Amino acid sequence: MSDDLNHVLRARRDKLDALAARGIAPFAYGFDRSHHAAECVPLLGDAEEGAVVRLAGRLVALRAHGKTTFAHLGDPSGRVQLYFKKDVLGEDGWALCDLLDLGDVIGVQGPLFRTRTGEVTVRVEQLELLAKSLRPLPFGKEETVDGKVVRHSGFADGEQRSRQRYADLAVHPEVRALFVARTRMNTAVRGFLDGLGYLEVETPVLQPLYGGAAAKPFVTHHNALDMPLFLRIADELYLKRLVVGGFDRVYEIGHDFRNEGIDRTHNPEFTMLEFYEAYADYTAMMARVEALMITAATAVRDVLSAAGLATDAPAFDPAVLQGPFARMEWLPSLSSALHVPDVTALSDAELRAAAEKIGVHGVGSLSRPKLMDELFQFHVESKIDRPTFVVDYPKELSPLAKPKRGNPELTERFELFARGKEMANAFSELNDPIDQRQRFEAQARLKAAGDEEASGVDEDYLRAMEYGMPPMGGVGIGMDRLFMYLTGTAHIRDVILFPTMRPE
RNA sequence: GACCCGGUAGCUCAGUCGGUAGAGCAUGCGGCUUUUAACCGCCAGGUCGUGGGUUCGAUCCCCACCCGGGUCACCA
Repeated sequence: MSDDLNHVLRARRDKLDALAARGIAPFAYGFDRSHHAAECVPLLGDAEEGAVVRLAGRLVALRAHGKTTFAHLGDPSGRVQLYFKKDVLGEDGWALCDLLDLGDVIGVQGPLFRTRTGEVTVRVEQLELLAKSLRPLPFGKEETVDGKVVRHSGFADGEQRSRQRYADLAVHPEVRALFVARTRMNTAVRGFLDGLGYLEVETPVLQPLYGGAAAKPFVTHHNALDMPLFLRIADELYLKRLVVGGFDRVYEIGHDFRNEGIDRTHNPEFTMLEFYEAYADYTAMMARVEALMITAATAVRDVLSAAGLATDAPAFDPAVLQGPFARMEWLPSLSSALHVPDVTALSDAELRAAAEKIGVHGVGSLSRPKLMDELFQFHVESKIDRPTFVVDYPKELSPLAKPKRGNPELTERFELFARGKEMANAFSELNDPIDQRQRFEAQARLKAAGDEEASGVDEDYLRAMEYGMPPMGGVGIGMDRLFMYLTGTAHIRDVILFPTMRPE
């Protein structure tokens, strides 16, 4: 295997030697471009011969014909055909052309013209090698059938595509477009929040206490302070401290870290958006979420449409995202799914039996709210397809949310579900430090009893709240999952440039 | 963690009902001055995931392990 690879690599190294013998530097310092590939077609227009252009990019197709060679040059804008002819290039230029490989980065200069088959092409008069490719990229062959690009024998191994994202991107323009769409989505969301007067901030990734969610943390150690530090599992508690400080509307987009399993919807580090707005309650935040979803979908659709990647994903169907989204109350929807008048009237034994029936383990050690949550996830959440707000969760499941007006056993909390997955989680944020301390202490008891995901008491956060925390609404949105939903992507690793993987 | 599927040439895959393997593309050489999955000819390239077992003989059968994918479980 390695022998053969060496054989392939050897051939490219030999070309380096041949280039050196001709005094050609294989790795350049720069190149002045006049245009991008996609500009060539409009630039030539209906003419047969056109202006001289200077383009740079990667050789993505190469067809040698003796004393002429056809190739395609790819750059971020697209691709354009190149025509090399010995007579035009001269002895030295042709010698270099002869040593080109698929994957080389080159710069060319020459006039545009139209070939016999009508394709807009650069007649290369000057050729510069900008970076010799010493390792073959796994290009597939492409043909166009009925206007659609069909790729043969390409780079298909999902694991290798994730590991070598640089190669995946280099040979798959549609993957580049997908990640451009992801960045545009973030940009659009920032614009949306900025436009509402939100301030983007940066809070600590390394935290002496972790909180704001239920998850196992990554633990590290600071040498100089000789103390443990945790990678954050959520931004929540720091952002709300800032609202105490007088920043009425704040948000952060950053990575959270959870030391749990990896599967198609979980990566140990993932991108979280959290935003907090003083004097708003959770109903106001629902409207924010609806508008944000439309903003994000529009940005994604614009990029993918321009790249010719129109799909049937939600981003392309405004009707799916047209608000207001459906509302569903937690307790009544669970009662309805279980075909009982009132789930809270069921005995502990009946709840445990129902949970056991759907395969929940260790039902004996779970509290009533936890049992109901299991039932809810199985019977309700997983069946929600169109975007739907589930509202008013039990208090025990929501230690940072305010009690619901009129029913203190519930909290003013909503989660947004779509296609069976959680997209957002939000509350009317608890701002009563006395109540918050009791909730923390209840969590601490769970933690002491062995619940690894329960939080402890965060005294500094309580101190901040005691200074007076304005009422506020807060929302957390998993950006990876939002983007997966909008693009119809099945695996989180396909929306993360460098997903966490076992070392090779 | 359980179960199912897979790991063969650089890439995409086929195959051997057990006798140490093939194709296309890519690479190398030769030919070709408007091609586009270019084409034509030739050459080379693999200890068939790892370790053990059965066997005269294993890439194929058995066991274990490693890696990947899927389903389920877990995951406020």
